[in-house]
Amino acid sequence: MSVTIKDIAKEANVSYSTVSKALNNSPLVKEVTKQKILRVAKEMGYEPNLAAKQLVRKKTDVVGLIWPTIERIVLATLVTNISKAFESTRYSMILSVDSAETAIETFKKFQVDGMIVFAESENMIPEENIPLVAYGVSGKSEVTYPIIDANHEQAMDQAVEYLYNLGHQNIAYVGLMNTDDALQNEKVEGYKKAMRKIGLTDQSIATNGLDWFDGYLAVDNVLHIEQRPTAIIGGSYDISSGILRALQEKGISVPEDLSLISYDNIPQMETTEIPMTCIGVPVDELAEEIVHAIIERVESEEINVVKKLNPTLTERQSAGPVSEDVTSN
Amino acid sequence: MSVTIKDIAKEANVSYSTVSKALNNSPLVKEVTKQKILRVAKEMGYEPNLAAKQLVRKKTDVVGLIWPTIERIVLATLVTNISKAFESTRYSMILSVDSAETAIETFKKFQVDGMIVFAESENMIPEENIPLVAYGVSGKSEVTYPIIDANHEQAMDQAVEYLYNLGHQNIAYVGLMNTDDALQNEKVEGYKKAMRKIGLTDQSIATNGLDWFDGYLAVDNVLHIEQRPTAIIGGSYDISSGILRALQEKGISVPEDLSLISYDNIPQMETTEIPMTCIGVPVDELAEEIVHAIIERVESEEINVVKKLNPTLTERQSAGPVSEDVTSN
DNA sequence: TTGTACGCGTTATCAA
DNA sequence: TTGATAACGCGTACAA
Repeated sequence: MSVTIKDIAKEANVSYSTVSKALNNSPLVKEVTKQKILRVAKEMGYEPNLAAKQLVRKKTDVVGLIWPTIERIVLATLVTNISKAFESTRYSMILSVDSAETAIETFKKFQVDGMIVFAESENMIPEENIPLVAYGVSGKSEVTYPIIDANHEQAMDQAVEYLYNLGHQNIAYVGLMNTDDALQNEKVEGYKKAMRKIGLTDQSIATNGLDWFDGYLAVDNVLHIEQRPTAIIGGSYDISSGILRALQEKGISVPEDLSLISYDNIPQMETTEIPMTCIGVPVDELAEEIVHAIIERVESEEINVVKKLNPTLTERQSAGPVSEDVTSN
Repeated sequence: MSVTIKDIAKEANVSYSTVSKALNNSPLVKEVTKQKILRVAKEMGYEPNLAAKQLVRKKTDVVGLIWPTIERIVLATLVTNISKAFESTRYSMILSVDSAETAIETFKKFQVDGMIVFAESENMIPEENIPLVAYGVSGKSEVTYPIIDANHEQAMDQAVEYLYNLGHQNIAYVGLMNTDDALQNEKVEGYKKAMRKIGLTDQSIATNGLDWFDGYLAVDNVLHIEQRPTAIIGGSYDISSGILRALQEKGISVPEDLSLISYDNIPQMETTEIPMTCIGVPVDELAEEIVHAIIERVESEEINVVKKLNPTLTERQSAGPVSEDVTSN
């Protein structure tokens, strides 16, 4: 059987309520005794019993994360980062890969203090009175829970401007569009708006999906645009990877012949065939914000409805100044 | 505040200990009262308090799954399936995407009854006395916990034989080899052994990694083997996807010009460019076995050390009879 | 500053 | 067949 505060009390010659106070760093116990108790506790290998604590505290210090679609790598990275971000807090995170419905079932059993959901699982049960924070859906106007979102428009603006300052005039965007995926739509719209603002013409190319292969296939279309682009903005990590691959195969040098900026800002951008310059809110930052938001929400009933995060452009090797002789092609 | 058994007791005019019995389907309570209590409980929206239960039962009915490497799609699918498999049991699963070390930390806090680990995280702390089941490492001989593994050798045997019966004599294997990844090595060895048995010559091609791109690149090497293969066995889903892509680009028809069988048996094989014939233990089956094993382990201290699962060959469209005129190339 | 005693929601043991 | 009641490990008023 594992050691309890009573065992510690006996060992330290104090009552167990004193032990409890000491363990919780209460000011109601003399420093000397506190130290002594802490030492004894460590010696005996004491581990607090969560269940007992929870029973009296009515709080678990646990938040649940629903992650029903395991596929996309960017989300995987985000989840890992969120998990890591929780480590420096008093909270633990449990992860569910089930449907929102059964996930919530589980979370209720564990009596989580709050939960994080991704945009995709909007078929969540909002009637639940569990504090909630969502990532990636700023579309709806009438929401009752905080939403963390990246400022996609600003991201596109930065990317376009960055390329423009490098001398690029023909900038294509490759990504999924015209679906009911609000996030993807925001990206294209942001791109179009940014182009319009500077006075450049829209050169967006739609993909069929979000996989690398979709990016791979789109390159042919890009190269057949009348005013051949000297730069491409890829709509996601996977898509950009596919684009990069296709360019390599066609013998088009990046960034000499053609520049590429990828959406999403994750460490993996560093390790593609050619390290990719990218735009987006850095995942670690994103994770911090999400974790912060749910804790805030749990601890103080406040609802700061929508928070738009500012993206960062991370310079690497896939984007450079436009080359003079590229039009000869 | 949520409703407790005491609330139910009051409402149903019985003592709360009777309610407890009824809720646990004890035979010590008359059927009529049981039904009544169950009805009242449902009406009041009763949800049992796990913490309280756990406090007295010394058991959580929760098992933890350590999943430190989120990337590989096959594992993602397996995790999802394991999660699903738990739904039909009395157990819940919690998932950790942290390092084995911090994952175990968390699991201890939650006081899980057992845990599942994947081969990769062999830096786990075996000194813990938490029941453990591992997936995918049958290499080591002296283990103290159950191991679930696929019979890789038999899988390769089946694949080779299947192709051989289709008339193929030159069968290449494309996969990672000569690393310290025991699982990958077992696959190649299985292939070689199977080829030797039938009297065919080894045509294995090593990749640099396990990504689709590694498979993609390997195809060139395959096509330059002296006795040009009429069939390829891809070492994993990702690798095979890359192979398939490369073949398409080169205008090589599958399966008319060249047959392809992929290792791993997951539903996604159905939705590749050309539905892939594959070999391996079906994930759902694998998941069931793993879940069964850990529960067994938790409930009856027994340790049935290693369990090798038999693979299944699932026929789809990527493999067919050898064509006569292929040697003309 | 420390100790006593009660309660959190359940299960389990014993009496009734 | 049912009902009291004692744990389970901990936090916390309240008393000392």
